[in-house]
Amino acid sequence: MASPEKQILDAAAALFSTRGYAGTSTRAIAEAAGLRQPSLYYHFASKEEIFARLVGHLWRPALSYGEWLTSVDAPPDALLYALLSYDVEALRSLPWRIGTLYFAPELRAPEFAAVAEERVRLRSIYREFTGAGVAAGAFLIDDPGFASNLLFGLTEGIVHMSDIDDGRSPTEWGVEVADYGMRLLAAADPAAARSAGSALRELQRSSR
Amino acid sequence: MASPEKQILDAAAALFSTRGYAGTSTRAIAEAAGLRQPSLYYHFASKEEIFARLVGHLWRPALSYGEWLTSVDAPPDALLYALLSYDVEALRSLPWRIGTLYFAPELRAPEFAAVAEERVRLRSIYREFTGAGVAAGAFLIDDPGFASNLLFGLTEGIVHMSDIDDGRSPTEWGVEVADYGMRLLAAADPAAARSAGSALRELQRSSR
DNA sequence: ATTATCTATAGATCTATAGATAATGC
DNA sequence: ATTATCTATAGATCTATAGATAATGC
Repeated sequence: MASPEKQILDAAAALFSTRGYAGTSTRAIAEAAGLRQPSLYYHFASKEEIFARLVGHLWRPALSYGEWLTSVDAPPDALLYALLSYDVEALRSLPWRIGTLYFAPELRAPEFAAVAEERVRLRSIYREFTGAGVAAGAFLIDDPGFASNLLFGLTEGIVHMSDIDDGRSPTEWGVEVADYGMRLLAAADPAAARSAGSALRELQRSSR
Repeated sequence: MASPEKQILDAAAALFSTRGYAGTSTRAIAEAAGLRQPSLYYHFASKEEIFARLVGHLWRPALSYGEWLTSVDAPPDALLYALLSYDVEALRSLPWRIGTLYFAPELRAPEFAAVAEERVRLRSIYREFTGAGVAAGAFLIDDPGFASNLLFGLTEGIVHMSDIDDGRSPTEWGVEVADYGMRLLAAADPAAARSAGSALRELQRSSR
């Protein structure tokens, strides 16, 4: 039997991601968690705190990984491949349809400025790797800013495909989307990006 | 001076797309439109009717264009190029950040099944053109289903870039994104897709 | 008479707090 | 004594309706 906190967060994740934050009442959360509405407040100070627990670190894993990559000495196409595949794998691994909360209007409120800031930092790492790849001749496009926005949008769009279950594992989704990402950027040597990028993923896995 | 209906819809579009449907009160809409809350009900039967007016035909223009394209005799890469560029141009032309309502949880409610259905039909046209292109050797990828989902996600993701104003016009966005789409699909002859696709756009423009 | 607004308010929520109650652990 | 729940409810919304009022057009 899961702890009440866990059951509440689980119920809230399911409800927030299908009905939205404002469209979900604390009563609905409580009942889905098997409690009466006021009992929530023994575990959480407010409805917003429940939301914050769910979305407060949405971008954290990908951002941490991206920041680690910036310190790694490897070709930019490999770095971008690793980041893309990690990010997509993480998105496909989220419970419920929690990823759709990435786009909840409440996330743009000042209270969640720190979360939005992490998203911006992650996007800037996409931008950095794309720019470095273009400079190094690894990506044969001419507008790294525009292209990295598209790539970032492609990645975030994955959360809207949580209804698609084609049998691929999250890891396979990561590799597949990263391959398409290399095409989008007109990678000069996609096979090299893939093998070096996958090696980077393994490197970090074993160094933990 | 705009009509009250127009002012209400304008205010609602701005509010719904920044705060969400459930997060926007009829009072807030009315005050932004320069009326008292109950006066809304002289013009609209309910809050939901206001929402329906805004989102009821979100996918209609792109779907109509896509359906027209299916009857046109042209290479599949050109058809897909035309659809992509049209769709992106339309998204970049939406007022406010109204495109973010594409992802409003309320749109998944049974009342809006018809709207969701139009989205599914549009996605299936993307799928059809992608599959035909692969069969014809115009796209050098091997999983048209997966690729067309990514492509569709890329297009819809454009609505989350409405804060980006790089000086490009909606038409330029359309062309640019369609070019990247051809890369994503590993188009065998992107220049041909572009010129034939752009010609298709012109064809329809003049035939109206 | 019709049109378009207004004030007042009904009735249904919603979040959060107060304080009672039962079970557990010293 | 502490922990974790409950019932009851305060107080603030929210949507929608009732019915008054002023302006416009026959």
